[in-house]
Order: sequence, then C-alpha cells, then structure tokens
Amino acid sequence: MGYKPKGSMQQTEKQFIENYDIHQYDVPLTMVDMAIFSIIDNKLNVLLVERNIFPEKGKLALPGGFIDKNKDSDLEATALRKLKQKTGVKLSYLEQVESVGNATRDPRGWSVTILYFALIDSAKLNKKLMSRSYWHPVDEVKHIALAFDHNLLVQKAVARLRSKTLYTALPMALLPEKFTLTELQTIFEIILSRKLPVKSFRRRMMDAGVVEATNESKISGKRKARLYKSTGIKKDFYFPRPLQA
Amino acid sequence: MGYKPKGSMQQTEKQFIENYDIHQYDVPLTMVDMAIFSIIDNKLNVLLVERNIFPEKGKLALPGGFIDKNKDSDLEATALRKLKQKTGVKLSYLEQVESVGNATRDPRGWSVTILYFALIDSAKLNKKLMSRSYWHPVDEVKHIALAFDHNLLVQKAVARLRSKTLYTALPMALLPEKFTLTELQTIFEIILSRKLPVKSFRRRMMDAGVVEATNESKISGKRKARLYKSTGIKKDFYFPRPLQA
DNA sequence: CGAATAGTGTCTTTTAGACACTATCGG
DNA sequence: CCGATAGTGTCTAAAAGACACTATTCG
Repeated sequence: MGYKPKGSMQQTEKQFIENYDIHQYDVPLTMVDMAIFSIIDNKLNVLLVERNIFPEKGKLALPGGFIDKNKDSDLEATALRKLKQKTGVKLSYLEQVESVGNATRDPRGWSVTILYFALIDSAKLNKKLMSRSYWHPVDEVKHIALAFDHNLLVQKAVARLRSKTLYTALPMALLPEKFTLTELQTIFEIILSRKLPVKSFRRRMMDAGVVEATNESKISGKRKARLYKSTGIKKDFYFPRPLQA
Repeated sequence: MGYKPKGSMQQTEKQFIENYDIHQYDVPLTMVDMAIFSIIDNKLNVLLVERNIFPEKGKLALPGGFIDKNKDSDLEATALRKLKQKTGVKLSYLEQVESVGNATRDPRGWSVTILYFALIDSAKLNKKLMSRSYWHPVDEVKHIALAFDHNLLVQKAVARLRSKTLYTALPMALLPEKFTLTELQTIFEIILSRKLPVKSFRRRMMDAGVVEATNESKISGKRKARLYKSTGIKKDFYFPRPLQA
C-alpha cells in the first residue's frame, strides 16, 4: 500500500491550526454522566444528585457534567473528576457504557453524553457523601422522574452490569477485599434478581480461578465460612459459558 | 420515594435556557467516525477516505465528521449522513462501538469521537464509491499511518467485530440474502483468521435457528450447495456458548 | 441434639470439538 | 470412476443445572 500524502498545499497545516476557532462552529454540548452502583441493605443502589442549577434544577440526576478542557486529559479523567467533586468516594471499577446524543435530550440544545458505569466496594461506603447526593435502590428509580434522559441512562447502565454479571466475575468489585462465597453469590443474586444454584456458583468461581481461598474464616451466621479474595484475574476475563439468562 | 423538586427559584428555567449561550463555554470538538467493513477477495476490508482538508490533509482516515445540529436528529443520524455523503452505499448493520476523547488526538484541540462500526453486504459492493474512498484489507491498515488516532479506532472496531463473531451470527450481514453455509463459514473464518470445524459450525447455525434452508441450491464448486437465508432472528441473539477463542 | 448455614458428590443436560464417514456432481 | 466439494454420524469433553447429601457451629 505505497500510500503517501500528496503535496501542493496552499496553506500549511500549522497555519490552519493557528487560525482554527471552534467558536465559529455550531457544536453540540458534550458531557460525561456516571451511573455509580453499590449494594446497600441487600439492594442494588445507584447514586443520584439533586441538581441545584438550571436546567432541571431540583430534579435528581446522575452525577456528571461538562468536560473541562484544562483539567481533564481524557474522558475518563472527566468522569473521575466529577465523581470526586460530587461524591468524594473511591471507585473499584469504571467502564464506559455508551454515548447518547440527540437534539432533544437537553433543553440547552443538541447534546451528547458519554455514559460511564462504576462500582463501589461496600466497605468504602462508611464515608459520608457530599451534600445532595443520595443512594437510591435501582428498582425504585423507575418511579422517579430523573432529570434529562437519565432514567434511560440508568437503564442502560444496569443492563450492562447485568450482562457483565452473567459473563464475568465483575461483581467482586462490590465487595471488600475478603469475602465469603455465600456473600459473593448473594451479590450476584441481587444484581440478577434471581436465585442461583449453590454448587454451580461455587464450582464456577473456583474452577475458573477467579477467587482464591485465604486461611481466614468469618462467622456471621451459624457456621464459620471461609474467606476468599480475588485473584486479580484480568478485568477482561470471561467465563467459558454465561450463567443461564 | 416521595421526591419532588424544591421551589423558590430566582430565575425561571425558561429564562435560563433563553440566555444560555454555548459559545461562552470552552467546549470540546465532538464528531462521529465509522469503521465500515466488507469482505473483498476473501479478506476483511475497511473503508478509508483520503482527507482533502486540514488537518491531516492527504492522509487516510475513517469516514466521519462533525455533528450537524440542524441536519442530524441524533448520533446515528450523523453516522448515516456521513456514510451517504462519503460513500453512497447502503448498510446492513450499524452499531456504536465506543467514544474516545482526549486533549491530544486532534491538533485542533480537545476532541471526542463517537465510533461506529458498520457492515456492508458484499452484493451491494458493485456500486462505485465516491472519489477518494478506498477499501483496505484490515491486516494492511496497521502498516499505514492513518490520520489522528484512527489506527486505534480501527483496532477497536475490529476487536468488536471479532467478539461479536464469537458470540453471534452477525457476519451474516456481510453476505447477500441467500448464501450457502460454506460461504457463511468462510466469512467467519476470515474474520477470526482461523479454520472452524465444519460439523460444529453447521450444527450451531441450524440448531439455534439463525438460518433457514431455502429450496434453492447453488453450484459454485464441484457439487451443488443448498442456499440458506437468515431467519431474521433479533439482532441481540447470543449463542449459548461462544466459539472457542 | 436440633436448627441453620456452609459446603460437597454425582448424575444429567447442553453444546462444542474431533474425526471418520457418506453424498453429489463434473469431467 | 476419480477428485473435489457438501454434508452427516457419533463419540468425547467441558461446564452448567438438579438435588440429595455431609459438615460445622451455636444454643
């Protein structure tokens, strides 16, 4: 493919860049929103923030906001900055879900949001949230009119989390470093809203080597249960077969 | 959750929106790029366009460009408009891959691109392309310095196509309406760069009901082969187990 | 010991891979 | 009938589900 750029330029590229002014173009708004999940009281919860500025002032919304060209080196940096600014919590997992952009989702005009989803380990939940931030069970969010199209965004993020739960061991990120297999299974069951067979679940986790036994035990119910920890298997590990949908 | 917005607004939302001027903000560039794939000469090809404007003038790039707030109702509309404008071909499949945004990918400044990937049925390839559009085998693209970070974008799109090929029957979209199972298998093998076991492949497609036999046959080699067509199973069908990676 | 929770043994089911086999067609 | 391509029969292997079973601890 002996391809090479052609010559004969009227203007140099350098000149072009210097004269380039984004403000002469009619650009869309571009922002980042985050669906941050945690398990509270045996329910999957998502973090919502009460908006205190227009538009949609007073409504609940996903944490998020505009890209700051000076502060953010990339989209993930925007997500992390917004997270810190609005919640002060530390993440266990962050992944881009998808982007939604159209003419009608924001009254300020054509806008694009890049949606991220994040998981927080329940051990870190002691820290208090910033003001106007509240955890809401995702099952109840559908009955609240969120700002903009954020009900849809929550749905998309939950769908991604469920899908990953069928194929991977990602929900470990919702637990502290050491956990029992029963605790892990419970988290899976909460996310999927159904019971899983005990034997299958344990075999799946052990055989794939995503968890490793520690020497410690923990007693929460009647009998001691062994504590396990993640083997730190790489984030992109997929089980050979999904859990049955 | 008896949540409801609080009152006592200094300014009305309507006033806020009317006074809102995006140009007072330092916003990033936002655009859509597309990785359009087709099979040519038993190779997976991607469509590239020679840029005839700054920046990166003369280099090859994925088809794409800025959102037009007046013409496009949503991101997919931008993708389809760019496609038509630059190639004039009709798509079999379109899906968002992911968004990439950072301060350095475009010399004009902080920019975000929403990447789509598309498949074109080889029967539609007779139509001639717009000028300066060329099909390139994806294996060779890694040796060409594309504009911006488009080498990376091609890689991401190819990875998505390969992943979908392991889990779904998506590659049917690269074939005309009627095809033999051998032809379909060949397409899979091209995308995955490896041979697949014949018996497994046919059983997988038939048992899942993603293809349906027609009464017609086709003779291309030594023996007639039955023609099949897609059962139009929904786009989000996943086989119970992936092909072995 | 009984109740409750943790954890296992083992059979079946599903679906992929291996691979030898049969079928059909042109020359 | 030979060679090549299309297509099948059937065994094995991997991993999930079903479900009865055993193990440990507290009171």
